[in-house]
Amino acid sequence: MDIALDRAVRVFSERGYHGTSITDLTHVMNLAQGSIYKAFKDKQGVFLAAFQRYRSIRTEKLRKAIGDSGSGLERLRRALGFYVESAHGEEGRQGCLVVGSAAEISTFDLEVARHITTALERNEALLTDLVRQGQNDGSIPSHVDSETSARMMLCLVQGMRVVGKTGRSRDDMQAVVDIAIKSLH
Amino acid sequence: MDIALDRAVRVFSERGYHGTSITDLTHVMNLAQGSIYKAFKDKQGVFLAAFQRYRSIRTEKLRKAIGDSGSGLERLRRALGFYVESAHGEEGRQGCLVVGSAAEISTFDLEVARHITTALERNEALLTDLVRQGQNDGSIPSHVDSETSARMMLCLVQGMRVVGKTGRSRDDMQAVVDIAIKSLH
DNA sequence: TTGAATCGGAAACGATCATTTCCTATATAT
DNA sequence: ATATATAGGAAATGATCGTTTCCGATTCAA
Repeated sequence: MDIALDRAVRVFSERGYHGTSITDLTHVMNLAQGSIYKAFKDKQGVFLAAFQRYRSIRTEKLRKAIGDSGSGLERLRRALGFYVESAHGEEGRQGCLVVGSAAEISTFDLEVARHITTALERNEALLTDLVRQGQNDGSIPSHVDSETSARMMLCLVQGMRVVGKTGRSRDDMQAVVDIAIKSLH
Repeated sequence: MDIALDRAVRVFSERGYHGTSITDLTHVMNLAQGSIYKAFKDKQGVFLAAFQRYRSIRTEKLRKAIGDSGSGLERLRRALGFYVESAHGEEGRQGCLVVGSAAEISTFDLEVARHITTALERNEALLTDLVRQGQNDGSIPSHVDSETSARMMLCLVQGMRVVGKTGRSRDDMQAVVDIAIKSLH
């Protein structure tokens, strides 16, 4: 079932919620319509399950990319590098499910909207933590406003996912991130 | 007709292309379905007309915000300030038609996709010009990579429009932009 | 005055949508 | 061996979609 959900993640990321039909989902998930409704209740149920799965996989991968070693600045750099990897090539064009969902947020009910908002807030909180860790270990100056810097990084990586939809190179994205890191000095 | 198109821009920005039906368009544009089809050929025609109008209005407003006076850095600052104004409050939640369209880009034909890609490229070119003007008049150091900095600003402002959909304050957004400006030193 | 052209829009059309119903096959329990 | 439960999915359903057709009102020209 996880494989089916992963494919649902992919098609929702590519096409958005409204641009994806149940027929599209049956094709990518290799399930009939009746089976989808038995497993997920309705289309929004599939979407929410895909969204949660996307969130948990991405968080796990991000934590692995950040690692345990190194200074806060190095770990922030690795976090941003993780986003660079996602923002170019095939994965870049596929897009980010959170960004795509935020673009359509006004069409969802409050429950779904809250999931989307929470996802962004959690990303921001994680980035804030990294900046603070850097300030604690001296790799990031303490005069830096950790919340604003984290918010800047959040906007930047979300924007990289938008621009990545139209095709950009890995080097271009990495250079962008390098400048952003410099702003912390 | 321009008023009708402005309203089409708004509903497409809020809901995306696929989240907006012809019935939605008839309501906001105060035109019957038959009239819409006489004026625009089809739904995609309405969308493209709205997209062009959005682009031309935004470019005009941005140029006015940038102005003619001041250093390149000041004009870049005003450009980013323009985006700050768009990224919070009611307009922030409405979203950006270019960002929303980029999120759904895989569902469009090549003609529409090219319009979207071109819009991002033109934004980037404008920002690159501003950075270069700053380097020419000495307000931005010449060691700064103008293309990468501009690309960073592009990603940042697109990301601000994504995050702005979930509601952010003007001050928060302004602070983000202030840090980005600092990265040019 | 009359007929034709134009305009705006109501209604219809065929297709696709999300969802439900019902059928067949398989597995399990007695 | 038989009956019941479960699983997967084909087909149907009612609603909505994007688009087309056609109608009535108004305007204009002869």
